[in-house]
Order: sequence, then C-alpha cells, then structure tokens
Amino acid sequence: MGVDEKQRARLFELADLILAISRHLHAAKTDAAESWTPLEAAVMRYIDHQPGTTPTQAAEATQLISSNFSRALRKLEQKGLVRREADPGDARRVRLYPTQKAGENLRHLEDAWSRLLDEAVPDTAEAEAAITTLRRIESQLLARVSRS
Amino acid sequence: MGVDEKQRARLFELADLILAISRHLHAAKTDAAESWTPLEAAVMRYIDHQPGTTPTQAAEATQLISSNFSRALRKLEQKGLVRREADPGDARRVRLYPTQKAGENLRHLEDAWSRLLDEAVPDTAEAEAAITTLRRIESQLLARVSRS
DNA sequence: CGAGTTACCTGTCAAATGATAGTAATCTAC
DNA sequence: GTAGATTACTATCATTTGACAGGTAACTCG
Repeated sequence: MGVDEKQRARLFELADLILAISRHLHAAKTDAAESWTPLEAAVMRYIDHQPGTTPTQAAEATQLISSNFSRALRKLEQKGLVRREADPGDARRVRLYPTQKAGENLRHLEDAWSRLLDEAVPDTAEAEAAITTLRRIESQLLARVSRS
Repeated sequence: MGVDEKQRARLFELADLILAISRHLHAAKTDAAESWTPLEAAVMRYIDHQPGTTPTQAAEATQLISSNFSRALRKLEQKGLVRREADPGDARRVRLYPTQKAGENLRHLEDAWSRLLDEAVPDTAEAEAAITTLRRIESQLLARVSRS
C-alpha cells in the first residue's frame, strides 16, 4: 500500500519543520544559567523526566552510545546538575537524579522557551493537540530505533 | 499578563518534544543517496523551498553566519546538488538553485522521513493541524531572530 | 571458585559546527 | 571618482559530537 503522494509530502514537511524549529531553538540559545550544549540539554531533560534512571537506559533513550553519554554525564555532574547514586540492589548500577540547581536551570529554560513559543501558539487547545501528535511521533521513533 | 503556569509547562513540553524528535530524525540518518550533514540538509532544503535565493538570505533563514553557510554551500556544490548563477542586476549577488540530482535526493529523503512518520501520524487532518501550528512557530522564531 | 556477562567508564580519533578575522569584487552616494 | 557599504568568500581556531577500542568492577551461574 504505501503512503499516498500528498500525505507523503505532508509528512516530509512535518519533519522539515521540526528540524528547522529545532535549529532555531538551539540558535536562540537562551542563556539559561548554565550553558548547555544541545546534547547535554537532551540528557539533562531526560534525567529530569525520569529521575532514578540508569546511564544505560538514558543513553538508549537519547540514542547515544554509552561512551558519549558518559562524557555528557560527567560534564553535567561537574556543573552540579546531576547527582549519581549507587543502586542498593546492584552495585554496578548507577541511579541518576537532577539536583536542585538543575531544577532552577530548567525553570529558566522553561521560561525562555515558553516566551518564545507563546506568541506563536497562544491557544491552549492547539498547543495540546500539537503535543499529542508530537508525543506519538517521539515514542514511535524511539521504538523504531530500539527495534533495529 | 505573562504566560500562565500550565500553558508555560505545555509550551516547554512542546519545545522539548521538537528537540527530541529532531535528534531522533538525525539519528535515523536515512542513507538517502548523498549523505548530508544536518547542516547541509538544512541548507539544501531551504534552497529547494526558495530557489533563486541568495547566500545572504539563505544564511539568515538557516541562522548561519555567512562563513559557515559558505562552507556548507561549497560542499553541496561539490556534490552537484546546488548550482550558482550570477544575478543579472547585481554582479556581487549569487542566485542558488537546486540541481536535478538534488531533487532526486530530496525525494529519497522524503520517502525515508515519510515512512518514519507515517505509522505515528496516519491521519491526514492531524498531520495538517500539526503542520499549521509548526509553520506558525517557525515563522515566529525566524522573525524574532531577524528582529534582534 | 572461575568463566562469561553486564554496567559503567576512559582515551582517543575524525568529522561537524560556531565564531572571528580578514580579503576581493561590486555597488551606491556624494 | 572616491569613500563607504554590501555581498560573497577563505582561512583558521575552539568546541561539540559520533564512533571505536579497551578497561575495571560487580554480578550470575555452573
């Protein structure tokens, strides 16, 4: 069956827009407190969403190979944004938690990005609809990768 | 006035999702014909959308400073994907056009990305709604930058 | 115990990116 | 026609990122 012509073009534009906006957001590098590289930001946000996660799990979610994840993690720890804690059941395992400082920085980031987007999407329902769609896309892409 | 608490969190999640998906799309580096770096892809897609654009204009749209844009452009030209043409009215100015080869490669990219997204967003209306929202965000962010 | 596995980490290399400085050609305005 | 602005470009540097090879400690299972 395959995707029909118009839907294909639509989906392409969707991907295109996501990539373009992502670039804009990076470029508008909100000087939110600590300066984060894009990769560090991705790791930080994941740990914030999933406190208590392990490096292996987080690396998978962010699609980083463990060596690179470890590097990003080290920097975040040096900046006092992430705390490592030993897993009581398995001493090999490390649990990751955002620090309070991370919470403050993320709030700054939230402020900055929200302000950027509020003019474009003031409507609550529209924002929620977009989030629903994008959430589905995100989990779909994630699943696809772990499958391969 | 300011953005209310919940809307702020929503918009933050929106930004977050966009960044995460963007990372996934890059990671799923569809080996579409010529291999493009993320930046080259951004430039290529812009030129495809706006054939006849000038380097200055395209650099602004992709938020690159001219030196880096020039580098990306050179690579795209070496790969035979972009053609430069002198502006008849102003000899300083260069006009950029996608080549036929670029069209083919973009079609591969369109295939690959569309396939990735189709499972997540099979619904036409939903895709269009998301596109509308994201288009608005994109032009908003772009305008914001040129303003500053 | 001892081999194999798992989780995490370091070191290192190459490529991609962001930014600055500076050059050359052309145009504009006086 | 000359000073200054505009357009496009090159050279170069530091940082970020992606990938690989390998190492240590802890766990599992016979």
